[in-house]
Amino acid sequence: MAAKKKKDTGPRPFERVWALVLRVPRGKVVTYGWISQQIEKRLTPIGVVWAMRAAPSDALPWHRVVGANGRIATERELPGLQRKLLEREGVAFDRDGNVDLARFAWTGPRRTKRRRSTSR
DNA sequence: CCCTTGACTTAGA
DNA sequence: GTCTAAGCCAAGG
Repeated sequence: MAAKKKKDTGPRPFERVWALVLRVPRGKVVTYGWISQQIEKRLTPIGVVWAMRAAPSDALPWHRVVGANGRIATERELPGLQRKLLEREGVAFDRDGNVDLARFAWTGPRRTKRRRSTSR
């Protein structure tokens, strides 16, 4: 068979972003800039934004995606909602209402950033 | 095909 | 520390 069909539905940038977000473990968060860096196409942060907007929020943990500095991006559209969802997963916030990326930023599926447990 | 939008990011004043 | 401007990519009208 020969797949003479070349117009196959290649992996669209959007799906790539969604797949990445889906891989984010519960209790962790990622930033738009981080995602854009993971995309081989080097999709710009703004491109990631588009992906999220077009993404099925009901089937995608969009709430695990935050802006730089751990700030809630959807605060303009869904004020308070994202924070609530994250807190429900055990994510802590700063006094400014930002996520503590130092502890909840997901570095990747493989890189297990071992956070020392000397303190805790 | 051209123009506008968009939940961002970074840098400069 | 806060504000403004530019960059960048993709999809929709």
